[in-house]
Formats: sequence, structure tokens, C-alpha cells
Amino acid sequence: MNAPLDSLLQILDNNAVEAARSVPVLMPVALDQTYDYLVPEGMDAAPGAFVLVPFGPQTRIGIVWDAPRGEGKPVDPKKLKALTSRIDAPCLPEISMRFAEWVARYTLAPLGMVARMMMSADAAFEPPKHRFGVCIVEGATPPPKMTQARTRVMEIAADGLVRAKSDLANLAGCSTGVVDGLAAAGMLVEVAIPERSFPRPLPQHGETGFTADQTRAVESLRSAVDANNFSVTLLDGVTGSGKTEVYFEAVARALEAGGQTLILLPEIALTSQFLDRFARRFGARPVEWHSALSPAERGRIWKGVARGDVRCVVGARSALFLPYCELGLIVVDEEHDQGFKQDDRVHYQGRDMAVVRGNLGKFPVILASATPSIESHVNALIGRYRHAVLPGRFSGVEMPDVSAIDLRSEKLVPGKWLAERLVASMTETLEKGQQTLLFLNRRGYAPLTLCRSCGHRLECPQCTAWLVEHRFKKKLSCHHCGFQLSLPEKCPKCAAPGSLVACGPGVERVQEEVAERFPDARVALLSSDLIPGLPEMREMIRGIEAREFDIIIGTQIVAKGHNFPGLALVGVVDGDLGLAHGADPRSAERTFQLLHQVTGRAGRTTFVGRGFVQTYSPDHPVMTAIVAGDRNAFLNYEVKTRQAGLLPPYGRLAAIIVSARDKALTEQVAREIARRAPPSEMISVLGPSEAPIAVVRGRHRWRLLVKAPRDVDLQTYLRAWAGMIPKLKTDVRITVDIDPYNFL
DNA sequence: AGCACGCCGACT
DNA sequence: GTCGGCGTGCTC
Repeated sequence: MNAPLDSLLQILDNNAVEAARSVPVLMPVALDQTYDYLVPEGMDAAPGAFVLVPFGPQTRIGIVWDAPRGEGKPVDPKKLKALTSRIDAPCLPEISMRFAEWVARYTLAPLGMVARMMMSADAAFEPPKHRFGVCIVEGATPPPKMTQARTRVMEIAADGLVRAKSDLANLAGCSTGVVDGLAAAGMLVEVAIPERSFPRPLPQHGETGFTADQTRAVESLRSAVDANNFSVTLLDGVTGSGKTEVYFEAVARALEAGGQTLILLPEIALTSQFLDRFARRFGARPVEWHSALSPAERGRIWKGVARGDVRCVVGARSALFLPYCELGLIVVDEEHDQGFKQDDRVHYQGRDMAVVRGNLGKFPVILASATPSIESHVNALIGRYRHAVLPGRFSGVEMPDVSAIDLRSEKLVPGKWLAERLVASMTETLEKGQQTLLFLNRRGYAPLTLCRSCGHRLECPQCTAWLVEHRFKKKLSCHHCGFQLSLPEKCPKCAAPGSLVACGPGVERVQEEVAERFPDARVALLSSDLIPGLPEMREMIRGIEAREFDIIIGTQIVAKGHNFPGLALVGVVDGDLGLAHGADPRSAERTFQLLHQVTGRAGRTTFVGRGFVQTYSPDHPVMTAIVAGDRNAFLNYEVKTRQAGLLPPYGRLAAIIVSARDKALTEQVAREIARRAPPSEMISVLGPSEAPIAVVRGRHRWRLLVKAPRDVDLQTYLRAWAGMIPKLKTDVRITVDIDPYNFL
């Protein structure tokens, strides 16, 4: 073949390729494969680009992927559809694609669903909506009718600033109609309000002094950042040890090095207190990312992160899936918190995925906690993670002095829930003008209502659960599906009037007892169902800090992240709650963490606090460790338990949940699935068995638990298993939960 | 996931 | 006779 002909053929060939160029596109739906599309002449469809494509009967946004994924059947190239248009949004970074693939592979979720999580900011893909405002026109002739309202508006606008019409109207105390009128008269002109930029956190802004212990930890974290490589450090420090300020130094270092940083918090811990501390250190509030943001804010932040305008994000677990272009550090604060586990759509553990993200991005990850998860504790113990320890409380404050109240000997008065010793201590605390916290992790008035005459228990019609009485709302409600019923006058079964009795305590009932025993005390009741939203919650917290209350009664929501300086006494109403669940390998850990956190609320700054835990099992390792203030005693006990049971982190778990509306069908399918489990010497399949809460929202549920040693590729096994399952009948749903945290 | 097409029951 | 329930199949 001669050279000129050869090059001519090559040109023709290139042209042919050029004319028919196609790209794989991933759609944000429950599909595990990419689809190929033709790229119209002149359209830039680089990998990571967001594109509008015809997809079946609809037109939707997809992502140009950099390689085809999944087993798509070969499709006739002539039948390919073309991309409709390119979306004006920053590209998804390559590392986000790799991360999405990793998460999908690990969680067994369709890749498209992981992509959907990464795109959960619709406004980022829509044309930017410019907000319009008005400002004064210099030297305009006033209209003949200068009313009072118009004059007020003009007085405020006289400073020449651009304001939204509604803001200006509010300031002037009139309606927007007045503003519109002035604009029509040429006194005000409409101008686009420029997009707000993101305040830059300044690494050197609020540098503070540290104790020797803290300095050691700071140096350790800084060296991890300086190494400019993947590592995981467990930052292990009791509440009040200055953990936050210590990891802020790592954040500062990473910012200085030009990296973006992410601080992950459990949703509940995203308090204004935390944001204020950040602002004090870095001179600017961080960008927040959580479920309560407005759609416009989400879009703005998503783009800001992709463009690198946002340097530090403080967010809930979903912040992990933002399109960081230069992420250089992740801190997972309260790393033990179960709130990092997502249990719908894509089942993932945010803390673990943060570690994965660090590994992919070759940067350090810091896991911070006062009560580390067993998983992280073991990883630090065996040297897989680095370990930075903050031994003492920052201000020299002692840990509270905790005692158990053995309810077997110190019996409760029937119908009362507070032991006399706790009440006596509350009286003392009240007299000193200090605050008491009563903790009970149970919303409502009573967890069970039954009929005195026929013994009927009021259950949810669509779940296997008791209806919880909420006395304030005068309702019985199901905490699993939200079903509600007005409190009936007579038994629904035997119709005996006035025979229904409340059994057991909820926070509302504790409040009733407190009101009776301490009629003059100012009482705050904190329960998620009684607080409408975040602003109200923040207001309650502020009120408690300002000592506007003497006794605080609360559920889980008081356990986390707040600092109540006046709190001297903590009473745990039911320490055993949560220990009962036999199937859940983390129930002891969770109970220990909760009790440790809640008792740790007492006496943080000026005095030694006291704590009482009411329990029927004072000899349980959780209780003895809490009372002795010996965290290591609990950790050692729990590590041995996990080791012996081949439970995480010594083993891997996956749950398979089969659900359907028909009870028999659910069981039948679950058994069929179990029968088809590929035989394995290493992997054991437990069950199926009916879920502890067998029916939720009218769906019956059966569970299988798959257990494997740590070094076994559980995902590959499960995928092979899935291939053995025959096609499902309608209405039967199977979900796989890798690393399950919820065993109900 | 989301949409259309399909086939069966209670209404204008 | 139609409106509408949701079971089924498909998306380059």
C-alpha cells in the first residue's frame, strides 16, 4: 500500500468516525447501564458533560460517561438517537464518576441511582434564574402623585443599594405594588442582582492556642494533610476535649494547600453553634449542605462546588456526593453516629464511603468521635488507621459522676417513672439554680395502650407495631408509617367505655410527673414530633443555654452536639431501652454511645456533674462501663463479642429483605431465595425469618442475613446469587442492604 | 425510575 | 359504550 493512499484512507476513516461519533450516557434512573447517543456536529459532549437526551418516551438529563458501563445488548448503530442538547452546567469530575462506580458496585445499587444522588440539585441544570432587584434612578423627576408610601420607599432607596422588590416593600412597610408603581414612573430601575459569591474561609483567621495534648493531635493531623496522600486518622477525644478546634487545624492546612474540604456531620448536629465556631476560626460561615436547603440554594452550591468557588462544605451525608473538583480532606465528625447510614434508595454508610472517597482522591480522612464506633476503634487498634487521642477535657472539667439506680431494689411507685433518689437529686439541683436533663428515648405519652376489660392492645392496622399515645395532639400514632387515630373513648374491640389504659412512659408522661413533683420548675420538652423545624429547635436550644428552663426532658435529639453550661444533673429514665434487640449486633454499642453522650452533658464547665441511670440490668457490661466511666472496658467487651460472632468489623454482613402485600407470598419468595443461595464454605446465610416488625405500611417483610469473613468479596457472591433468582412476581420487592444498621 | 401500552371493573 | 385501575415491558 503506498503512502498517499494510506493517508487518504485514514482521513476518510477519521471522517466516518467523526460523522458517527457516539458517546455513552448514564441516566439518573434505576438502571445499571449506559446508553449510546450520537453527538451532533459541533456539540461538545466531553465525558462528565450533562446532556439532554431522548430517553424512551421522555427527554431527560443524563451524564456523558467516559466508557460504556453494564451489559447493554449490541444495538444497531443506525438506530442510535442523537443528544438533544448540552446542559449549561459544570462537568461531573472524573473522580466523581469513579466514586459513583465504586459506590454502585459496593452497595449493589444501579449506577444510575448513584448518579441521581450526585445530581440532587435540579436547579444546577436549569438556566440560571437571575433575581431582579430595584435601585434608585438618580435625578429622575418625581411623579405627580408622591404618596406617603412612595416617599418612604424612596427614602429607603436613597442609599442607592440594589434590593429585591419584596425587601424594599417590607422595609417601607408597604406592598410591592408601590415599588412597581415607582418603577413604572421611572423612579426606580430594575437590575439583575449579581449572584452572591461564596465567602472564603481564611485558614489564618482565628488561630488559637492549644494545650500540650491538643498540640500533639494537631501536629498529627497536620502531618496527615502534609503527606498529601490517602490516610485515615481516628481523632478520639471525649466531649469537651476541643476535638472540633483540633480538626479545624487540619481543615486550615488543607485549605492552605489549595484543597477543598468537607466536614460531614450527622444531620442533627448541623447546629448554628457549630457554624458559629467555624466562623470564629475561619472568619466566614461555611457552606451548609443538608435536606432543608431551598432548591435554588442547592443549585447554587452544587455549581459552586463544581467550579471550585466553594472551598469548605459542612454537610450531612449527602454532601459526600457533591461534584468536588479538588477535594483534599474529609472530616467525619461524630463518626460513630448511625445517621451516616442511608437506608433508602442507595444503602450506604456515609462514614465508610468518605474513606473510599479519600482513597480514590489520595487525600486524608479524619474520623472524629468521643465514642468511636467499634469498626473504627478496631481499625485504629490494628494500625489500619492512625490514631490521635485527646485524653482530657479541655477546661479541666471532670467527667460526671454516674451512678446506676437498680430498679429491682429501688422500686418505682406504680404509675411513676422517676426513682426517689433521682427526684431527691433533682430537688437539690433545682435549689442550687442548676439545670436537670431527663433523657428518655421515647416520643409521646405512652408506647402502649390496652383495654383493661378485654386486654386488647391498640395496634397499627398496617404495621406490626403498637400505637403510641401522643397526649398533646390527642392522637394515637404509629411511628413506622405515620398512621394516626383520634384517642378513642371506648375499646375498639369490646366497646367497654373508659377502659383504655396507657402503659409505660414516653417523654410526655415524664413531663406530667415532673409537673406534679416540681410545680414551680420551668420545664422544656424536646421531642422531634413537638418541634416543627430547625429554627424552633435552635430557639429551644438557645433558651436552655440562657437558663430559661430548669428541667429539660428530651428524646435523642438532646443527646447530640449541644453544650448546656448550666446542666448539672442528667437522669436516664430507661437505660435498658435499646438493649433488647437481640438480632442487632450494634445494640450494645448504640446504647453505650447514647448513655455516654447523654450523661456527658452534665457539668461541662464550672462544676462536676452527676448522672443517674435507671436500669433493671445494672450488671450489663454497658451499665458497668457507664457507671465506672470506663470506655475501654466497654470497648474491650464489645470487641470480644464481635470477634467471637464474626460480626463487623471482623465479618461482613448483608441483609436481604423480601416484602410484598401478601403474607404467604412473601414467605414463599424468601424461602425460594434462600434455597437458591450458591453454596459456599465461607459464607453463611441465616434465615429467612419474619422481620421483627413484620408488617410496615401494609407490606409483609421477611429477612435473610448473609455473613462472610472480612476478606471475602460479598458483593460478587450476592451478584451471582441474584443471577439465580427467577423473575419476580409483581408486588414482590427485594432489597439488599450491605452493612445493615437497621435490623427491624 | 418513569412512562406507555395493555387488559379488566364501575360509571357518565 | 368510556374512564381508570395497575400489571408488564422498555429505555441507546
